[in-house]
Amino acid sequence: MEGRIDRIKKQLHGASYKLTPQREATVRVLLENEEDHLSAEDVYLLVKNKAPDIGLATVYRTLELLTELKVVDKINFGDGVSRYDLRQEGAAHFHHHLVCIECGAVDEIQEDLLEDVENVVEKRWKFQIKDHRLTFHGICWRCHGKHDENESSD
Amino acid sequence: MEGRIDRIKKQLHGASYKLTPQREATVRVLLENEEDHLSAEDVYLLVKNKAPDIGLATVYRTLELLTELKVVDKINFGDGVSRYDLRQEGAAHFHHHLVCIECGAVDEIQEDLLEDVENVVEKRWKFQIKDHRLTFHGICWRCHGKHDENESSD
DNA sequence: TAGTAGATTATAATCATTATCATATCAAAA
DNA sequence: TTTTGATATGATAATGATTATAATCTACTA
Repeated sequence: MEGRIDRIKKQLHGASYKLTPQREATVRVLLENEEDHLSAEDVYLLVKNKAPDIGLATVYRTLELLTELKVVDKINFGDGVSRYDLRQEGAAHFHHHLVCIECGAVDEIQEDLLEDVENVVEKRWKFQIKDHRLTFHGICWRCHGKHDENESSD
Repeated sequence: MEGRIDRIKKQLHGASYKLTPQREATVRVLLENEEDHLSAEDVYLLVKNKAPDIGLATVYRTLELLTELKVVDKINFGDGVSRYDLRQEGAAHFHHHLVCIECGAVDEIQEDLLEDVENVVEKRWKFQIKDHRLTFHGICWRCHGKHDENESSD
């Protein structure tokens, strides 16, 4: 993890920004919750444990900065909030998501899978692809069996 | 167009809703601007021409209703607003989008292109896909040549 | 014609995000 | 060590999209 923070620090320096204590605390929260898809509010609450005096605005600013540097990706699943997802180091493209419409779980797909599709799109639509967002909505493996056993869960 | 409205009317009735004048005016605006990706506010302003007394809340409710009936799809390109996109009649899946990061244009891809990818995802992740969202960010054909001719446009 | 359920309108409330501004930090210069 | 200047921060106000509320309206039906 320290190595990863070091590299992010270098990225910041490269763009003439500093890794302030608040920014470092924010980055650490993101690294420690890499599996999750945290909203700005979520991040804020978690960072407060490390740096109780941090302000919400600083968290927003830091997340925006990290988005700009492509350290994180800002995503939106259609609930009213933006979520921030750490980009895999060295990943050329953004990863995909599986959103379960039953339980709300969000799983990630790190594989690209879109190479062929992108080739078609680039040629046929003359569109130079820089990034992509792919989300599948459906029923996850955890919910498949549930219907009989446990119909009314909440 | 009338046929299309008739079919939407039947869909509403099927779910015990009525096609009120306000709802019809809203649907007509969507049909007349099928190419665009209107926000609720955009729709509201356009509907006002047909039905000057309509309220913004009604437009929101109608768009929500149409989303529920899968007549439109609610999409989000990362600017702060939801946009509403008429679904192609008979389309099994939602179409894809090309968002140009230079000029902001949004083009649509009606072809599915994802069949193979979806088969892989369904099998490998045991995820039963109900719908998908795919957006490419990049540079559209209109902007490709512009760089030399017209560097400082705004 | 009165009753009833659903729709609509205007407006207030909510909630995420952004802007503002005074203060704080920190490195470099004097 | 003090000063300076640029950047970052924190508290809070402002903004803007969306949703909730409450009173009114509109078809229908008895």
